Amino acid sequence: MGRGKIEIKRIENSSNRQVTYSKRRNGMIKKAKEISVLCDAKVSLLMFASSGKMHEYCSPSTSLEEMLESYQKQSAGNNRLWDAKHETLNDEIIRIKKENDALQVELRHLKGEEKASLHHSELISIVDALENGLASVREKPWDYYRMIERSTQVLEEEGKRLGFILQQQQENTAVEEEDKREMDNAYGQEKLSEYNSSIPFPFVLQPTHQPNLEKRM
Amino acid sequence: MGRGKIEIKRIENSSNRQVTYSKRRNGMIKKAKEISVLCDAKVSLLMFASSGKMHEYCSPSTSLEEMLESYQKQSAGNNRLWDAKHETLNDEIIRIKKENDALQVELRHLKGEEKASLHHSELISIVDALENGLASVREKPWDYYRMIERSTQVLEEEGKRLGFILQQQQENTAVEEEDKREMDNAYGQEKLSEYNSSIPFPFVLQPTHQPNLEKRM
DNA sequence: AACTATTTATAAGA
DNA sequence: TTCTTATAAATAGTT
Repeated sequence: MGRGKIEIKRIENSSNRQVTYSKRRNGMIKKAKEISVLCDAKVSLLMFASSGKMHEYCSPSTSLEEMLESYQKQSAGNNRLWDAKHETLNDEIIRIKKENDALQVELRHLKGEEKASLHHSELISIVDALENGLASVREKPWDYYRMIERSTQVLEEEGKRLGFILQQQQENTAVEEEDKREMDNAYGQEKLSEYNSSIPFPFVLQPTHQPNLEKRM
Repeated sequence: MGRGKIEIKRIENSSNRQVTYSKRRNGMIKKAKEISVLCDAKVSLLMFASSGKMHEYCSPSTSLEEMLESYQKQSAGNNRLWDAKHETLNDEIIRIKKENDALQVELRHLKGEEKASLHHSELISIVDALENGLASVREKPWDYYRMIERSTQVLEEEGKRLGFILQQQQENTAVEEEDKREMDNAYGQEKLSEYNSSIPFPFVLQPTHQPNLEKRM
């Protein structure tokens, strides 16, 4: 109905589309008002333009809420619009909370907390993850040397510590049993010595020097 | 539009009213379909005849539920379509989702993904976190030797890689500029050599042997 | 449910 | 946007 006939398909020209939307929207709202009056009907009309802008009409004799109540009564019984929505939201919350908990646990494990609750196989996985993380972070070239520097320090300290532990263990073999209360202390020397007493020191680490690279980073 | 003009007021003759309702209802649903297609709009149309009989139309690209959600978002606040509990649940979901996103980001960083988005200072924090994690995990005595063994392997590989890179770099100093495309590859050799060309190999790692400790673990 | 004279909506242009 | 107007579309009253 206009100067020319149009096909019912999306109007590609954006401003034409908007003009048409505006005209036809007004037309529909007018029709809704008319049918409400003429036929004593209740009409709710909700429209969203592609821009997202909303327009609505509702017969004066009712309200959207009231119509939605009637709607869910008439919509094939089992379709409980509100209860269903409630349930959906509840399920979503439960799902997200579980996901959240899992993430928190994983984070705590990676950060080295909560070791007591871990099984041996889980520990191995975490060690893998941490090593992968370190390796991956090392790929940033400007941290490469820094990483090696720090790893060297860490390993060196471990070497010293292990040497110390082995020495201590050889001196104190006789009193091992008395120290069981301290088995889970920071370095775990006692537990270590319980089953590793015959293992030789496994490597020699010889850093030649630690160049100060800060000015290059 | 018809044989005669009509006033817009309730049609008193019941069967005329019903006929008009039926005709105009079909007209409105047709218009709703047309505007949906022509203007890429979303339309929901709910109608009740005075008899109570319901008819509805909803654009195929959406659903009544979805439109109602949009409705309550756009209806300037005071329009409480949803009850308080409903809104509370929705807020809860939004809150938990944000928390969740933050956790995921932190995890990805610790696992070494998404390095490109990190600043240098953030990287240092992550390196610290990872090292703390490793140190902490090492406190489990029964993984102590295994950790040292693996750390040794990792460091040894890095030493080899660095030696190789330095060798390559010395051989290929002249063609560095041609390789910029590969700057971000897995080991970052090219980028490394761009600014580290004069740094000496910082340490020598000499594992004496790698005892097989599996049977003891 | 059809038909059709008329009114109404609206496409295109200003 | 709004107005104009030729034309398409909807529909009131009729069959």
